[in-house]
Amino acid sequence: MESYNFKSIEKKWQDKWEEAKIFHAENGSEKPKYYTLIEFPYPSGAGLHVGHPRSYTALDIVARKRRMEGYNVLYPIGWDAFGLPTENYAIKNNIHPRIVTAANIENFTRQLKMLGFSFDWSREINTTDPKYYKWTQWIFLQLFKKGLAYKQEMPINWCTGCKVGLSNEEVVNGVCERCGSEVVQRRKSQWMLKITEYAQRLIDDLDEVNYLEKIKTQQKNWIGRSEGAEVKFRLSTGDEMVVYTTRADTLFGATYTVMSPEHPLVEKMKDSITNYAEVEAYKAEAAKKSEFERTELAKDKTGVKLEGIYAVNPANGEKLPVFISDYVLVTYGTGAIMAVPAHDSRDWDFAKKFDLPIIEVVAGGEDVQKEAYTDVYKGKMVNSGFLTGMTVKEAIPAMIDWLEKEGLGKRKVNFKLRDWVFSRQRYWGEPIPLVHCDKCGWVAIPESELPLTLPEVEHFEPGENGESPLAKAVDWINTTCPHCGGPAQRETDTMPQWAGSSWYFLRYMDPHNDEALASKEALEYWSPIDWYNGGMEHTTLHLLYSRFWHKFLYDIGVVPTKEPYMKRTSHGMILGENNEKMSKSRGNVVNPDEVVNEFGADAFRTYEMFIGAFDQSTPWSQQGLKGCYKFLERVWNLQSIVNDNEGYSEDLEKTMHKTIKKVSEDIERMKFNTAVAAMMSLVNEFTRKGSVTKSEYMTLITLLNPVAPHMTEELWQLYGGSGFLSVASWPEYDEAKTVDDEVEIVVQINGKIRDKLLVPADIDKPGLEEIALSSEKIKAAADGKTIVKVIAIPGRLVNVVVK
RNA sequence: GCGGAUGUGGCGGAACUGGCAGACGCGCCGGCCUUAGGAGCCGGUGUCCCCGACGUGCAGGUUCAAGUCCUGUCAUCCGCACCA
Repeated sequence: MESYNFKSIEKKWQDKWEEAKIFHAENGSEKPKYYTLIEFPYPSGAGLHVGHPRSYTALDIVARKRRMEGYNVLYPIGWDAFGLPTENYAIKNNIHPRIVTAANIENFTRQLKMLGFSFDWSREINTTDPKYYKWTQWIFLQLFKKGLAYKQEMPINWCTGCKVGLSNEEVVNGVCERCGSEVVQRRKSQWMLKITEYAQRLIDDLDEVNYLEKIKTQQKNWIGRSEGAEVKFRLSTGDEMVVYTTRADTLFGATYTVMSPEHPLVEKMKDSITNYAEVEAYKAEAAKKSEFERTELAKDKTGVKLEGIYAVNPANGEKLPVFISDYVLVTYGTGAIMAVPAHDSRDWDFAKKFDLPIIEVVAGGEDVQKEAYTDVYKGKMVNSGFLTGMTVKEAIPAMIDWLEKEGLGKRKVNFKLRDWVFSRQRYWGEPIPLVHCDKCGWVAIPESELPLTLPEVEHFEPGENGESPLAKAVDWINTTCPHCGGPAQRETDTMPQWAGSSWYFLRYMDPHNDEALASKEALEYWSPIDWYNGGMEHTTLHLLYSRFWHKFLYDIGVVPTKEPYMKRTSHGMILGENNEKMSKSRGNVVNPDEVVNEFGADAFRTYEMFIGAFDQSTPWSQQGLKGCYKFLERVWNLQSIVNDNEGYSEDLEKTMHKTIKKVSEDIERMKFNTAVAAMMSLVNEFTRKGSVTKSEYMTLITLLNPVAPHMTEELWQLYGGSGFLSVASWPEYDEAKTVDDEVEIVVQINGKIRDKLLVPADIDKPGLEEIALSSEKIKAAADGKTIVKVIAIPGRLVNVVVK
């Protein structure tokens, strides 16, 4: 027997698989289809780190198991290659991002191939390839034509030093990450996509998919549906301020009102506001903060009272002061609120700081002067006119009915979800395929002109006034209006990285199609994705954006299903050995190249799965990796005790069936760590026994194949298996042979274990009770006490309660 | 602040619908083998006052029985819309 030489084995089988094309998915095959998807990587300059392969290995195992179960499996790979880091690298080194991207992709490809994933490389896609982004642009044009894309002034982060727009990530503690200058909010006209039009459907259709419950919850909370009311407050200026509230029941408890600093009424009423200078100063301060800072720092409430103005509470005619404060966001609701400090903790904080009255209108809590009482399930209305005596649940609709009758307000459903800011003033993204004509406005370019390719430019940094680098391509910009033929200018903003990743899974179905994003037949055959795994950090934005695009494509008859993904799971992060997030700056990054060089891809894959609970984050351990290598070596060395016998030996038969069941089920439940543990236990059994039949060994090899495909493929060949193990049949088990004839049960007295007994597995309750009570140890322990009760659970335990 | 999650030996973790806490692996301890060992094999390993008792972040509660259910609390991690 030769010793385990992963280096030669792994290369050999990777070449053979590629040559035989055994992982190529076939469109329209007779076999049942199965589509497994992982989030395609962003090919960064740093290369793959050990976190990426966690998801890839997991779904590779699922894909490989499905193939062995007879499915036509699509497990594709591609590159989400537009984006900031590449662009910033390009700016710094004045090298075209296309060149950087190509080099990064080459490195990623080498690394992924080295790990033996069963991707169908013939379907590789790249979001920066014009043949690909032709269709990203095409989808945008359809959205535009349906009125789902529109232009609006939106705040952007503006670096006062570099004079460019920054992403949120580039803003650290309110200053520019690169130059340290102050960052302010500046308004800029941006393309927006109306995802809010799909808000309700994005919630409702979650009922039809099999996502992890926490993922559904995240999606729902992000969309943030709330039912409430818009209430009109008359102001002393004669203007009308509309507030949004989910607690209409507390209207009698409103003691002040607050508008966001950007609310248009503030500006409009400036002549009536006697302290307008102070108001303007506050507005300027608020403009510096991002929305995140405004809400995060809301612990310490700030604000300015609008002097000379008051609002009238429509319920009781009380005159209420009006404030502006940055804890009220112009983007949510109506940008104005009524404040009920007794029953809202943010309002309570604000009221305490500005010494405003706190009036209790829901009884049942502690003293509202000391703490806000926010429970909506208990408590009765007090001090509330016609609502007094009702429960909160009764009072909410009663108040809204009254407001509607009086013409003072109306029911309103609100969503936290906001429309999608779709413009970037950047080079490395898909050009937005629109032109602006002075006569016709924004006009779509003809579809026949797609793809609209990125123009060549000398430098990639944004312009002085924050315009896109594309603005420098003068020849490219100036064009004619497709509508009237007059002079027109192209849009110079590009699309965000989210665009290409919002539909990539469709392109895999038919990646070389020039006529459509994918053929009808391919879409019909492969849709929907059966299993999609990715990081928890993508469960709000990417998941929502791609579901939105998919629903739109469904509406215009392009895709056959309402939802793209039938099942969505997520994995935890792999941390550095020091239990911190892996990063260059922390110096705790583990490079898969080194791991594979020293221990091989199979050991790496096995450890990636054995490292811990798949859905939780867990630290890397070089020692743990070694343990997995040793396990594979033990499997290899079992060859010395394999005999020629066919079939399972009598004493191992149950163990074999149990292990097949355990491994099969654990893979489906994403319990990869316990699946590996079960195989380790089986190897321990084999070693203990000292001899293994060929069938037993072949079963182990087959079960292990999805995890450690190279080594097991080699062993399969050595023991005369036919064809590739990777497409052989998955082992079957007999349920009847997974249950023991005798089981050990525990006998407790008052919950404390006093004896363990071996009993027939099918014994009934009375029988079990009898055996337990006749045990000498139990008799002795219960001696002199009265048996109050006996609980017998067949197959588990007997608990004798004594006094 | 808002939303989602997590907390079990020295470490990673296991424990199906409440039913033997600590599977499997690492580390550690002891032994065997070896010219040698950061190799291999065998055995042991939650804690303690070791007959027995105590143990799943902390404090209560429900139950014959709680890591698992309930109430409260503390700590940590992820996301927060221009990173992907």
